[in-house]
Amino acid sequence: MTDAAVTEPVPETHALTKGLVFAAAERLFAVHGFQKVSVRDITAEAGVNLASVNYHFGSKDALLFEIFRTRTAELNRARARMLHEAADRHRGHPPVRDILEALIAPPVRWHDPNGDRRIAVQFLIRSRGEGTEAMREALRTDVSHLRRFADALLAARPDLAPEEVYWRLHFVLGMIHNNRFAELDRLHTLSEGLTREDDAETLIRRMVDFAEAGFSR
Amino acid sequence: MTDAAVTEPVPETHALTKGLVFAAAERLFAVHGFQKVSVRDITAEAGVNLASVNYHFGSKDALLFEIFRTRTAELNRARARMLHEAADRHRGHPPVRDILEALIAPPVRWHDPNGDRRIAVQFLIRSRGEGTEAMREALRTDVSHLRRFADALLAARPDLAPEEVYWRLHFVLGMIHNNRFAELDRLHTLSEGLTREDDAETLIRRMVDFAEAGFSR
DNA sequence: TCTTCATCCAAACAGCCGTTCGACTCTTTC
DNA sequence: GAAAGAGTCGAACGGCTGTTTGGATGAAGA
Repeated sequence: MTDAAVTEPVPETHALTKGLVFAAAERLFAVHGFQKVSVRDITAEAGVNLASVNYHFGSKDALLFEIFRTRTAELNRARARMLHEAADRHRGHPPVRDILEALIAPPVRWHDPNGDRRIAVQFLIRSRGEGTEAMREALRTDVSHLRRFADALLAARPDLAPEEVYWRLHFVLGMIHNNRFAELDRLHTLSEGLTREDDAETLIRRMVDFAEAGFSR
Repeated sequence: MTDAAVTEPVPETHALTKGLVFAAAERLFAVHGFQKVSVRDITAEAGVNLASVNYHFGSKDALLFEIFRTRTAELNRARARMLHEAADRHRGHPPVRDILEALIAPPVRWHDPNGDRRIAVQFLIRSRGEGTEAMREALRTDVSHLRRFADALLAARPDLAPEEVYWRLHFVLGMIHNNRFAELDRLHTLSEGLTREDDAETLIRRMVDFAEAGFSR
C-alpha cells in the first residue's frame, strides 16, 4: 500500500479549491448521508464559495458520482491486485480462502482508525443504499469486477452448484457491507465493549474464518 | 403466521385516512428512500389531503417512526416466538442452528413475493442506514431483543470466546440486512438468473447452512 | 334543534434547496 | 502592456420542503 495513486487522500489532479470541496464533501456525506448534506454545508466546511461545487463539478450529483467513481476504482484495484497475487501464488488457481481474503481485506484495512481511508469506505457503503440513480446504475451494470471473484470461486469449487456459489458470495458481501459505524457501535454496546479491541488484521482473520467455513461443505 | 395482529398489513386501530397514509408512506419510503419521498408524494399516493400527515401523526418524522416502531415490534415478536419454540424443543438449550433460524427465517419469509410484507422488511432495512435520529437512537439503545439471541448463542457455544460469538452474530446480521432489492438484482445479474429461482424456504436453508457453518469451529 | 367534536380541506407560510448570473481578481500568453 | 482566460465572489432565482391556519363538513349526543 505504498502506491501514491492509491494512498493519496484526494486526487492530485484537483486544484486547491476543488480538492477542498472533494474532501469536505466525502467526509460530510460519509458521516451524515447524501440527502441530509447540502451544498452549503459542503462549501462552508471547506471554507470556499457556494458556487464552487457547480463550477468545478457541474452539480451536486456529479460531485457525488466523482467521489464514488474515484473510490470505487481504487477499491477495485486493491482487490484485483490481491486476487492476482493469490493466483500467482497458486499457479492460477487460488483456493477459496485466498479469494475471500482479497475481497475482504482491502475495505477492512481502509476502515482501520489509523488509516486515512475510513471516510472513503463509509462513503462507499452508503452509496449502495442511498446512492444517486447514476451510482445504482453503475453498481447494477458494472459487474465485471465481481465477475472475476465469482469465476475464481466457481473454479475453486467446481463440485458445488453454481447458484450455491453465487449465493455464498452474496452472503460474504453482506458481511462486508455491514461494517458501518452505526452497526459496529451497536455491536460494541451489545458485547459491552468486548468487540472494541480488535484491530484490522484480527477482524480480517475473523471474517475470513467465518466466510471460509461457510464455503466448507 | 396466522396471528391477526401480526399479519395485519396496517394497524386496525387507524382511521380510514390514517391507514391510507400509513400504507402509502411505507410503500414509498421502502422503494425510494426516506429523504427522497415528500409529504406531498405520500398524500398524493394515498389520495388524501396534504395536511393529513401532520394531523394524524404530528410530523413526517413521527410518521416514519410509527411505521418503524410497528414493524420492528412485529419482527421482534416473530423472532422471539421462534426462539422460544426452539428452546421448548431442546429443554431450554437450543442449538446454534435453531437460534440462527429464528433470527433469519422471519425477515426472509416476509420478503417472499407471495407475502404482504415485502414492503415492511425493505422499510426496516432502509431504517438502519438512512433512519431518523430517533430510529438510530432506538436501534442503538434497545439491544434487549438481540440480547436474547446473543445469550442463547453464548450458552450454546460456551467453548468459544464471547467476543468471537458476538462477531459471528454481527456477520449473520450483515447477511440478513443485505437482502435489499438492489443487492438481489445485482446478484441475479451476476449469476445470469441462476439465483432467481429460489423461494423463501430454500433461501432460508442456504442462509442457515452458511451461518451455521461459520459457527462450526 | 342546537351544540360539540373529530375530520378534512384549500391556501398560505417561512425556510431551505440546487443552481445561475454578472462582476471582480489574478495569472498567463502574445 | 493589452488581451484572454480561469477562478472566485456575493447575490439572487425559481422551486420544493414540512408545517400551520382557519374555515367547511358531517356525524354523534343532549
